[in-house]
Amino acid sequence: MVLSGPPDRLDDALRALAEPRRRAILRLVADQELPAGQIAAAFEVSRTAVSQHLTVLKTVGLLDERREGTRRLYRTRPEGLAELREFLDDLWGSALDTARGLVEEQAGLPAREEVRDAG
Amino acid sequence: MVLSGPPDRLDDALRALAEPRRRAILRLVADQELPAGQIAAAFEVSRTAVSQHLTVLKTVGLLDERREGTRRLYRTRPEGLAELREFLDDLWGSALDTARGLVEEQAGLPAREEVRDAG
DNA sequence: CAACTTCGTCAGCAGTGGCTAACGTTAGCG
DNA sequence: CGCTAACGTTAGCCACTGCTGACGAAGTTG
Repeated sequence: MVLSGPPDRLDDALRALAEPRRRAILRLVADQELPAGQIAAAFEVSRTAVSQHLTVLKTVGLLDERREGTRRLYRTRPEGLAELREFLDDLWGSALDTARGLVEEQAGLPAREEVRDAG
Repeated sequence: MVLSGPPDRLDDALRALAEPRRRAILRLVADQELPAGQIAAAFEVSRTAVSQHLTVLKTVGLLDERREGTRRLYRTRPEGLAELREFLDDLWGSALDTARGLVEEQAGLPAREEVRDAG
């Protein structure tokens, strides 16, 4: 299927971050703005591969590009992580509530033998 | 190449979350504990597919499984998101600092440069 | 203009991963 | 015991994607 539904920012960001090399790139240019060539030099894959990663990251809004002559300077764009944080916080909150609910339920019921991890 | 590096919790969690269906499952059982069959019924793919997703989520620590007779009850396990949050917060912080730095630089400082290798 | 630098894009290949159908496993019931 | 319910597991198919090498585009210099 080549069908691609409506553009989903969260899905895009998550898919982009699922690739270890892309996370490394994001970390690299989170502290410093760098030209594509220097970013590529930091890894052991071809410049082409890094360029494709940069394209992906830029497309999904996780990277900012600025041109200077023939060079293209990149730096990570924190706003792109907003929705992802929202998703995580939401999931986190709900899951914690559910966990609390189960604990209370367990506390009020007659002996329910079970070893639940304490994390 | 079948090279598999050391188990990386962050990578595992991120790869698991990159799949839309798995995120939907996590959301579904974030609010309430549910048996596999009921989770599968909530989607239009086969029970097999959902079962595989459940296995993945459980393996990477994002899901908690509890057996009751022939049934298996699942619920989202928020602790599994800890490292992911850490990663995001770290990246977010660094990127924001860099953004601030660039603004200051633009306000009057000469250009910056250098930086080589990266992790 | 040509030559060179910096970088993106295209084609094709190989590995990954989600999916279905068929089968195996475990628990409860009569 | 057989029978059923509720699951997980396996084999294989097919789309997706990260990779390399070749090529093209754009900007700078002489």
